[in-house]
Amino acid sequence: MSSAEAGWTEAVEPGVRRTRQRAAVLRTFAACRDFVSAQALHALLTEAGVGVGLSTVYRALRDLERVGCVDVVRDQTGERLYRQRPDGGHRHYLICRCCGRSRAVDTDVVEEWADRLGEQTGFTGVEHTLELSGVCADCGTAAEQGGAPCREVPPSCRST
Amino acid sequence: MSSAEAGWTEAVEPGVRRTRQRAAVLRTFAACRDFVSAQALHALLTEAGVGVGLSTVYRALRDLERVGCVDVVRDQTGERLYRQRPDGGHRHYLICRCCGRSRAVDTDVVEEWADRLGEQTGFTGVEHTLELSGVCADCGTAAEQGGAPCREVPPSCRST
DNA sequence: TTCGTTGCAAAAGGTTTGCATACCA
DNA sequence: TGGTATGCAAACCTTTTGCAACGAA
Repeated sequence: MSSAEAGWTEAVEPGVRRTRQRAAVLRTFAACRDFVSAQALHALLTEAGVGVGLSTVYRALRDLERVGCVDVVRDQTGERLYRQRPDGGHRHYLICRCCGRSRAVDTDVVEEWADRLGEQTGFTGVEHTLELSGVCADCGTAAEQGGAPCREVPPSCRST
Repeated sequence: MSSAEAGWTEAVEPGVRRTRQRAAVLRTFAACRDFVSAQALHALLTEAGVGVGLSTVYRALRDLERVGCVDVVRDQTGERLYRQRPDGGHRHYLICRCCGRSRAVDTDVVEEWADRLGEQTGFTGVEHTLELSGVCADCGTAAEQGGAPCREVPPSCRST
């Protein structure tokens, strides 16, 4: 069971109901191991022949976010991208500007630094958002060779 | 001369014209030493009796951003906030979630870490966005005393 | 006179919400 | 049966754009 599903079935308040739509959203989201937007997730579901409304997708993602099962970033256009969070707390990702693939990076240095920040500044409840982007090795190589390296959707999401 | 004005008058391509509206936007923005949204800046201008269109404000801020004279962050709602950049390259800020005031923080540790990230991952052109928020000492104290600490607009912006 | 700039209104794009309907428990 | 979830459409917000009029150089 993925952490997304675990979060949904366990950490959720009483009174929630299991429906065909939520299950489909969760399944598709779980199969998508990289960042996806709500719009893209909805497109994937539609493509797969699952009739789910866009607002339902938004609502499901919002609920997951509340439970703390997803990491959220904003892309350059301000669109929110969701990714299921690996067990063990929040992570930061290095996202390829070209193909959209992401990889979690070790941010212990930054975490420790951020923790100390409160003491130094007198601020309480310090939170941080860190977004990293670059061009991955594959895309960099492809670009050098004059190819068309950019994909719209991360590969991990296309096979749902 | 503030860095914002310097950027505008010096670093700008030939062919740009000085107009009453741009001057007003720049002056008000320069007087605002903290993050402001385009909407808020427009409101300040209107309040001050300067008739400037909203699109003009957006265009002016976009130009400043191009020239590299401003730091931009997104607030929780996704709205873009602009702040004139102190001389010496990009900075990161710790913003009070309560009153909106921000202070630049020393991020050398993070900068160095981010620089090394490229080598470790094979990514090129690594860029980072770091947003920090917390509750400042003033607001924390006010909250303890049961006051109403939260202001809509940072103090530095209210006196324009 | 030239052509960059302005301002209005409309468009665009993502996200949220209202409300009647569907359906889980 | 009661009440939550859904889905559609409309509302919302911020930001961008089209275009005619304006005005700096």
